[in-house]
Amino acid sequence: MDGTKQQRRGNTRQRIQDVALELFAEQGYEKTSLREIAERLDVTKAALYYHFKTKEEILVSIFEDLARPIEGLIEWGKEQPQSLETKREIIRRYSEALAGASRLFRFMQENQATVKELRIGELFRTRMMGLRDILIDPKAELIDQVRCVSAMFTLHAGMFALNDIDADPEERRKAVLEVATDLITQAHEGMKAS
Amino acid sequence: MDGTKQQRRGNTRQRIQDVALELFAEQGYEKTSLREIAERLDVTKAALYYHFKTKEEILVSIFEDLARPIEGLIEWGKEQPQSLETKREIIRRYSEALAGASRLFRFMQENQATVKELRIGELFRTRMMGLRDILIDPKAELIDQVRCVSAMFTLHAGMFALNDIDADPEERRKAVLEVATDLITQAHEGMKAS
Amino acid sequence: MDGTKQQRRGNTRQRIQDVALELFAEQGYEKTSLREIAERLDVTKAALYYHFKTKEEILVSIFEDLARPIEGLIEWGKEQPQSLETKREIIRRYSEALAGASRLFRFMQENQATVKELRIGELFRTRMMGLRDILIDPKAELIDQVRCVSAMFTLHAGMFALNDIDADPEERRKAVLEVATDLITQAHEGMKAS
Amino acid sequence: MDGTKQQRRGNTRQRIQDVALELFAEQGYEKTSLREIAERLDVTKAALYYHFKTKEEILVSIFEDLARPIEGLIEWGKEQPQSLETKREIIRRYSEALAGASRLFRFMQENQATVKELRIGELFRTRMMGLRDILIDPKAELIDQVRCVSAMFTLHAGMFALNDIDADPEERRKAVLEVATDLITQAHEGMKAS
DNA sequence: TATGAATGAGGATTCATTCAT
DNA sequence: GATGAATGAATCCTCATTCAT
Repeated sequence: MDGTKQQRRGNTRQRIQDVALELFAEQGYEKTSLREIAERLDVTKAALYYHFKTKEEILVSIFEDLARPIEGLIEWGKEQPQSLETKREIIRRYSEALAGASRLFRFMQENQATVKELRIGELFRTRMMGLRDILIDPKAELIDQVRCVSAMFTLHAGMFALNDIDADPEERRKAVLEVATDLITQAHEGMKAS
Repeated sequence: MDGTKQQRRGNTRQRIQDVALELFAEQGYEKTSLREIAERLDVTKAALYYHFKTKEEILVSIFEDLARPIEGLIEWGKEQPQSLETKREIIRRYSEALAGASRLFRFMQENQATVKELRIGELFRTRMMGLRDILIDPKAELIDQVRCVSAMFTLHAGMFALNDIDADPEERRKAVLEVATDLITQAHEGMKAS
Repeated sequence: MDGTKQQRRGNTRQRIQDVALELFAEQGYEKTSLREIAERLDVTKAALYYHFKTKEEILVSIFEDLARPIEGLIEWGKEQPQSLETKREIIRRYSEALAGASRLFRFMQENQATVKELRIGELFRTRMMGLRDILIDPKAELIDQVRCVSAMFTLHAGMFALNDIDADPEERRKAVLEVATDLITQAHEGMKAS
Repeated sequence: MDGTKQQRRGNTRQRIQDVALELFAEQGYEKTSLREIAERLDVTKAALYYHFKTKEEILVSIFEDLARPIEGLIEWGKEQPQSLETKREIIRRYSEALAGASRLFRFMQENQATVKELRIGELFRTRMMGLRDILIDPKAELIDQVRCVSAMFTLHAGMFALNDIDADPEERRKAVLEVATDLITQAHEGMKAS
C-alpha cells in the first residue's frame, strides 16, 4: 500500500497484525486464510510463521496488545470503593476502550463460536467476569444482575449493531453509554434497597 | 442412539436438522463438517445430499422451520396500534419464541460472522428490522432507539450469556424480560414526551 | 414439453434417448449426469435404470438405433463392384446418413477420448474400417489411402466444424460432398494407374 | 521412475506438465484425476496446487507452452502476400508444428467436447480462425472454403487417425501434407478463377 | 528475515448405481 | 413402470503447517 520493501522493514510483525485483524473482523477467523493475509502483505505464508508460531497466535497477540487497556481498567476498578461513582466511571472508560479497539471487539462479538474454542476465549471471559464483579455483587437480586449484564451487552452491541441507525458515531456512543449508565444505576439502587 | 434403521425410516430429514443444529450450536457452523453430522446419524454424507442440496441449505431449512413463529409475531405486531401495551406484548411473546428455539438463536448469536455471509443473514436481519420498526419510530430520539435495540439484545443475550449466573432458567427469562420491558417502556415514554 | 404424464406413457425409453443424446452432444458424455437427464424428463434417476442397465447402455442403444443405416450401407457396399461409381454412391449415401443423425456423429467426433473407452468405440471403429476397405485397397499407395481417409474426415468435420461459415446447411453438405468425392476420385485414379 | 527426490528438485512444474499431458492424451481430461497425476510423480495432490491454481490451469499452461510456435506461424503468415507460395509454406510449417506437439494436438482433437468448455477452447478456436483467414478469402466460393478447412482437418487427423495404416510416421506425414497441399492449391486456383 | 516447495488431513460436493416398495 | 432413500467411491480443492536454504 504505502511503502517499498525497504521502507517497511522491521515492522512486518505489526503489519501482519493489522491486516489479520482487518480480515478477521471482516470475514471471520475461519474464513480468513493465512494465504489471504500473506497475499495482502505481499509476503509468503512462511513469513508469517517466522513471526508467529500459529494462526491462533496471531489472534492472541492482537488481543493481548489491544485488550491491555481493559485489563488496566479492571485492575483499577478493583481497588476502588464499590460506589455508584466508581461504576459509572468504569463503564465510561470501558466504552472508550471499546471504541479504541472497535475492530477487535466487533470481531469478538461476531465470532463467539470460534473464540470460545480458542485461547482468547478464556482470556476474554475472565476479563468480562472481572468487570461484572466490579459492577455487581454476585449475591444481588437476579434482576439487578441482569441489568448489569445488559449494560455490558448494550455497550458491546452499540458498536456495530447500530450501523443502520444513522447518527454520528460519537453521538451514538454517548447515547449507548447513557443507556448503559441508566441500567447500572438502577442495578446499584436495587442493591442498596435490598 | 435410540432406533434401528427400520424405525427411523421416513424422518431422516428431520433427524439431520436436529443433529445439525445441535452441532452447529455447539461448535459453530464452519467447524461442523458434514462428515460429523453423517456419522452421528449413522448414514453416509451422500445421504445428507439426498435431503439437502448444500450444507447451507440445511441451515436455511432449520431457520425457516424454527423462525416461523417470529415471522407470525411480526405480522401480528404490524397490525396492532403502536401502543405501549402492544409493545410489551410483542417482547413478551418474542421472549417466549426465543426460548422455544434457543439453540437456533444461540447459534445465530455466536456465529454472526458466518451468518452474515449466508442467506439466513439477510433473512434474520430483515426480521430484526421488522421487529424494531414496531417497537420504535425511526424518527424517535437517538437514545430511545438505543433503548429499543438494547432491549432486543438483552433478550438475545439473556439466553446464553447468562449461563454462569445460577438461577432457574425460567426465572432468569422472566428477569430478562422485565429488564427489556423496562427499556421499552422508557423508550415509549420518551417518544410521547418529545 | 409437449405432454402430460398420461400422454407420454409408453415412450419413456425413447424420450430418455432423445434427451440423453441432446445433452451428450451439447456438453459431452462425462459432463452429462443421469440426474440432469432425469430432471429434464421430470422422472427420477431410478426410472432411467428401469429402462437401461447403465449410463453406457443408454449411449449404446442410441448408437445402435441411429447408426443402423450405416451398417446397411456398408453391407450393400461390400457386395458391389469396387468401381468408382460404387464409391461415389457410397459416400453420397454416407453423407446423407451423417446428416440424418448429425447429433450422434457430432457427439462421436467431439468425444473421441471418451468413446474410445466405451463399447461403442469398438463398434464405430469397425464400421469405419469397413467403409474404408470399400473405398480403398489396403495395398494402394500411401497417398491414396490418405486421400480416402481425408475424404471421410471431411464428411465428418463438415457437419459441425463449419458452423462459422455461413451458408445454407444443405448447400454446405453438398459442397462437402463434392470435395470428398474429388478426393475419392483421385484416390481411385491413383490406384488404377499403379 | 528415474530420479531421487533430490535430483528432481526445481523442475517439478515441468514434470507435472509432462505427466499431465501424457495422461490427458491417453485417457482424456475428465478421466484423468489429479490423484493419478500426483501418484505418478510421487508427490501429493497438494503439491500440484502449489504449482498450478486449478486442474484447468495445468492444461492451459501446457497449451500455452506448446502452441506458441503456431502463434508465431500465424503472425508470420499475416504479413506475407496471400500467394499460393505462402499458403503452401504455411501448411508445411503447420504440419511440422503439429508433429512437434502431437500429443497436445491429439488431445485437442479427441477431447473437443471438454475443450470447448475450457479456456483453451477459445484460444484454440481463435488460432484456427487466424490460420483459416490466411489460407482463404472469407468471400471465396463455398467449395473452396470447404477445401481449406478440409486441408486443415486432414493435417490434424493425419496425426493419429491413421495409426492403423502401417507406414513410417514421417512418410505418412509427408503424404498427409501432400494431400493437404493439393487441397489448398485447388482452393487457391478456384479463387483466382472467380 | 524471509522464501520455495511440499505435505497430510480434511473440506464440500457429485456421481453412477442399487433396491425395497 | 416408476419412486424414495441411500451408498461408496471418487472428485477438485483448501488449509495450516513444516523445513531446508
